[in-house]
Amino acid sequence: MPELPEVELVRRRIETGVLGSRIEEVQILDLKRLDSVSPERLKDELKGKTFIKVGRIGKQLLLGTEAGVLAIHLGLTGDVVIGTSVDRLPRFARLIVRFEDGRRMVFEDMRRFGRVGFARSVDEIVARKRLGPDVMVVSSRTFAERARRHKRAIKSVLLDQSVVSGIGNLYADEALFQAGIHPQTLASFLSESELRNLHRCAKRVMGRSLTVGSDFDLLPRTYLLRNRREGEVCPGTNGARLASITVGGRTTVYCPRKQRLRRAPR
DNA sequence: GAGTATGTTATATG
DNA sequence: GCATATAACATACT
Repeated sequence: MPELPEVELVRRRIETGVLGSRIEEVQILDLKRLDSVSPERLKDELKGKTFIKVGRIGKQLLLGTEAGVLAIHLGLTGDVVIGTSVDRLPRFARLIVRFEDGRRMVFEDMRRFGRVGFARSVDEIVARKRLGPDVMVVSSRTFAERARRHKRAIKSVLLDQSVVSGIGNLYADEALFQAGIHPQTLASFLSESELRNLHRCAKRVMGRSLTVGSDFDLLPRTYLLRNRREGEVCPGTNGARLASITVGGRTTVYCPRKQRLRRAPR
């Protein structure tokens, strides 16, 4: 499910679903999802409170109450669904927040990579997670300045949430594809304008995904995401075949013709 | 059974 | 400190 656009869609769902409802009870079905908060404290902190603001930085969901912030990270397979007590509980429900008006917010997570934490403030979460600025909010200038400091493959830098937060494996590939940059190019080899352009591509891709509800089939045919598999025909016009390599431990699909590797700084 | 998966983090190594 | 590689977490699906 979740990279920035998917998390943003969840954020909006939560915002329209539970903003302003008083919390009656919190049920923790999987203790290991909790991150630096005890079950007792989490329940105490939330009971009787109201979510008054639902924010997001990168892939981190931030549900603010009068007294603190519930931080939800969806991991690889997490989701948050809003319903009522008559609905069937999702199969992989890990945490349930019941509201006084009968509504219910359920954090579900099949593979259990997600995490739920609590802090007094958003700043505390940012510091604890070492979260860089959100990719949709940060300026291209700042993005370029932060990225260029690293002497690592640009793809690894894009995935490093402390540099800039929100980009995941799929959108990293798409942004690099659109920008025509080989994923293994060292970030420090890229020029300021190349990095700015890369940032624009990343933002455009994610914005576009948001407008189609993250349904990849509704993305333009020119997008790599439509057919992100080794051996597929490049969705550009060059007829090349897509290649697959590993960068920073992650599967990386790119077009060898459009994204050439450069071995010296520009 | 083998291989793969949208994420993060700890650990070891250079 | 920086960068890389690897494993670990856990489970479904092809």
